Amino acid sequence: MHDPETEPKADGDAALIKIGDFARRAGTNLRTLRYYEELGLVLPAARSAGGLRYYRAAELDRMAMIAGLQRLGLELVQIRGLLATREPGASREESMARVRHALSEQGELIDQRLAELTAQRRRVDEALAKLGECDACSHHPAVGNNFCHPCQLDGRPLPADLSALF
Amino acid sequence: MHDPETEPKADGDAALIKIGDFARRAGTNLRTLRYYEELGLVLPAARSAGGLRYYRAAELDRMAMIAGLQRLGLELVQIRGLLATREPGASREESMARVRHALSEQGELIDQRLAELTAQRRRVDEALAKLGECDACSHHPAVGNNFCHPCQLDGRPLPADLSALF
DNA sequence: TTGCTCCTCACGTCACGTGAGGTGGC
DNA sequence: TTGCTCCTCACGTCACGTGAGGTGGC
Repeated sequence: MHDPETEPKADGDAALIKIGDFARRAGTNLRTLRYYEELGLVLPAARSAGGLRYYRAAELDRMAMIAGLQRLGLELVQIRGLLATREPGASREESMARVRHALSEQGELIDQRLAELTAQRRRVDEALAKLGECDACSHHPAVGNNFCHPCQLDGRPLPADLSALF
Repeated sequence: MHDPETEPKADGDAALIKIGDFARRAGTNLRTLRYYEELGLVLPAARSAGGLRYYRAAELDRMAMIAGLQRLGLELVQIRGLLATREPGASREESMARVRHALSEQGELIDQRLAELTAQRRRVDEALAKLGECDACSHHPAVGNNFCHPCQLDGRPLPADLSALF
């Protein structure tokens, strides 16, 4: 019935792991974890008498969420706000609502970024297609011919992105 | 025949603009432009006798490309490499090949990021769906019940992302 | 001359990177 | 005891932010 992986230890916590192991499993390093502790973003569950940090393995999910939100452009202090621990006096309903709010906010951020990236991807493809047409031409886009704007071949200009590369 | 917008000035350049105008149109600020100049990433086409920077409007495309590559996680020095000005002795074919290479590299970066974000979006949706099921339950996910892992309602655990929010 | 923009230092910040020098614990 | 991991300062870095104090140009 009991999974040894989640076997509680001492005061009901799941197994605690040291900072090096935690860092490796979170795909980060010691400095980052100490900085997150300084910010109050990810705290070790305990410290040994000698000062060693001991982390809950469950906090690895928190680390993954932080990394995801960071890639979306959020600052660590903002992330700390989104992942705020439950308010002391909050009801179950309030807590659930806060979590739901944080998740839908993250969903919206992802959607925005997806839209940006999709447009960017399309522009790159258009630029590559236009570059293919240039194979049939002998001009070299440069400042001198205003980056082939307009194109001597079909009158249509090079995409703006392309002129940035010359 | 001549478009006044692209009318050459003095030595064949299109109209030059001052740093403030350039910054506003590029969606950035003076400090960033001076820093890019220091790195050799974006150079003013000319300087006035008094020291004022004058930029080519065409460089706005370069600014847009830099911003796009930066959001993809590239450092400014890497971006400088991708956007390297043509080598002095390069043939038309070599230049074109370099541009094509830079663009396809950017395309691959975008595709990678799109895949990451799509997976992230799916996980957020799954978490929200699971949170909906929690409405029929009275438990509060917390350390005490190991973040409802396993869930008392259907045996399936909360998604990992969710436990990070408690 | 006034107002606005621009200039060059130069120090601050965010999220860490990178040693220096010392200690913990199997 | 040895080896590896961990500890706390503390300074460095990247990409700017933010004044201070002064000048350009319509």
